[in-house]
Amino acid sequence: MKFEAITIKDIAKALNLSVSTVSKALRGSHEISGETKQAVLNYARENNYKPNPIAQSLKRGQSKSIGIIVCNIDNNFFSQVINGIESVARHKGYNVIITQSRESYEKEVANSEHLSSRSVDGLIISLAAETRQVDHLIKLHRKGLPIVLFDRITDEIPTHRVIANNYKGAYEATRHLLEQGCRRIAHIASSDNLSITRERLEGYKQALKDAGHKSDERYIKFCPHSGMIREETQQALNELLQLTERPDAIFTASDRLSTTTLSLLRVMQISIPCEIALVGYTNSISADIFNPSLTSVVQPALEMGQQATELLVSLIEARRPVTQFEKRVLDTELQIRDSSLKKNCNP
Amino acid sequence: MKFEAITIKDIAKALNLSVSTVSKALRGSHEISGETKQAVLNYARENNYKPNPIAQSLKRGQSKSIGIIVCNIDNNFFSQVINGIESVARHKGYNVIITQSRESYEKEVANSEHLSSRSVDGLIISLAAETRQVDHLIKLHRKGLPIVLFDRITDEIPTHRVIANNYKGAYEATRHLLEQGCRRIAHIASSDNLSITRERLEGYKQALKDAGHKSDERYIKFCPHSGMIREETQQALNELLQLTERPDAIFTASDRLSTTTLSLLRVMQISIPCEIALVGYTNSISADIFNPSLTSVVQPALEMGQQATELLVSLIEARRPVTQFEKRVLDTELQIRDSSLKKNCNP
DNA sequence: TTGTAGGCGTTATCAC
DNA sequence: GTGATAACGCCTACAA
Repeated sequence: MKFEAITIKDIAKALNLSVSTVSKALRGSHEISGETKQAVLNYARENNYKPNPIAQSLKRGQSKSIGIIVCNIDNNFFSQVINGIESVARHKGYNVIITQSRESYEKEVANSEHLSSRSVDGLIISLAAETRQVDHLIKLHRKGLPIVLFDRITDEIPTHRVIANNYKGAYEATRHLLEQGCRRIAHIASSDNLSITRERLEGYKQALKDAGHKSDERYIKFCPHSGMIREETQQALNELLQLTERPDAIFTASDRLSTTTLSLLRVMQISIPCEIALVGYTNSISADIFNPSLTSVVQPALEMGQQATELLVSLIEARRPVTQFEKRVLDTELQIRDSSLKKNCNP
Repeated sequence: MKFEAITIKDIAKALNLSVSTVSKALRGSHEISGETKQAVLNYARENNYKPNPIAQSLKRGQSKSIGIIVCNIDNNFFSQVINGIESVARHKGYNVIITQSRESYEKEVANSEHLSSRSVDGLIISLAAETRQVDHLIKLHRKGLPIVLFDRITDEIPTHRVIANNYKGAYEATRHLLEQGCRRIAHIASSDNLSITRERLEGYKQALKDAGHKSDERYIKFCPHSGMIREETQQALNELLQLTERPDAIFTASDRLSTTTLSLLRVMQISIPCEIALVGYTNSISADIFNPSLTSVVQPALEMGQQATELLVSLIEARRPVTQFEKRVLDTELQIRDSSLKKNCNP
């Protein structure tokens, strides 16, 4: 099956003109007479002429498309980011190609290589949980592929970055738990090599410190696959519950981690918030109907996507090499719900 | 900024060969001597040569990419379908371009036109809630663009279709509610022009009929935007609750509709399942932690995506026009949870 | 004002 | 066994 479309050549033949005349007329050049222009334009409209984007790409050396690599679109945070990316990209005339690393380093490498090699003008990426070094991206970046990092970033690539204020988000979440009277606040985090993990961990520790507590490593657990593997979270939870001094609160540091932890606690029949209070990072649109409704650190996902795309397009369309790079840090919002409110619990 | 890559021409120059020789060597042609082949291959590997996919596309008249149009990726059903599409597409050497109609007819038309015009070899689409006629797709299809429909389909386009067994899914959901002792079962459905709406409605009605009840139009409400607009669902719910004989159960027919209804009922402090039992269509991975956990009709989203893609690729790569079209109907699964179990309620 | 020619990177055909 | 040439569709100096 072949999809047949009308070309400039067809128009030229039909109107007894040369292709270049038609091409110019189509682009509204002043060198072409009004008559000819009209004739061409009319014919083009009637026959629904659309320039072949592939030919244009080849000619111009760019594809008018941008690539995205996220760990998983089956996750409200990332799908909302993608919404933001898409809206700006489309508005600026770019197509969007979405790929998923599913937290695998190997897939991330494969995807980035596939997306580059000229088929994409730029890349927006949030690193996979497994990724510990970014040579694959550095290589592409050195060759001239514009890249913007968001969410899970690295400072090894000199380029624009867009993140939420992870430190502050975690700080506020932890402080909120402290204010609720929790004293043994555990933290279940993503893979320890991710920037978000480090930043959120720091916010958590600082909040404890500022309240006169010191953090205890036994209360901090890492999940190398960010909650994608339920058993990992299960084990982290088991270890926490076996401590002689059981935690009275848990702060989970990513979307999937939060929902999985909630699910596991319920299966174990642990009452939330009375036995253990819970605050999670999540952009789930259903956090209000969870049981209990989940106190959440919500990231401005849509805006993150929009800003990342604006920055990327500015890189792509820059006339001269860009040397000044921005790191945009957007505020999160703490939405307080039942999972952390101790007021209804008997002491 | 320009992304510089090595081309066949560069290799030819470096090795003092002609481009055609290099091209053949790269593709392992038998006409080329072992020596030359080795030299070319080595040089290519060392300099990380990658054929320019855009040039190949132009040459071959196809882009090795397929387009997707769904209403919204911020929805577990569709993101799971996309997962399925992606995995098969990638395996078969195709890229995937995802777009969202956000239930808007206009956006659907724009996206389909943009995706066609040669930049995409085929299209996988689930119709927008607003879409009442599919001339835009018929036009593209007539021109030779392979299309596969899934989920929200139409029979106006002679092509492959992949759906869940909507009739049966709705029938089972309704029968389950009847078995729980519910007698006034309301149905909140999507836009009335969608195939899924009609099919699920029929399953619902038939289940009532088979149980000796007749369906009552007052208990059936449509939401033209499939739950994307909360107020629409709110109004449907208000109307149901104002009936002299209030429903004792609700069956919601789509993902967003289900979560929104659950959320609204909770805000209104209506106890589920005792005052009103609830069964929803949803592929949310969090249905088990909803409050109450939600009895759900779950669709085999991943498989739907995979099968749709296999069918699409078969159309794209068909040597001769295809005239026999399949309609694949996959079974759903009813996952029973608290939102519909009356056994714990006092009569 | 319009047309010619060359090139973007690749590949297929045909000649040497 | 290797190379020259043309073509995919579009664009743009440059020529007429």
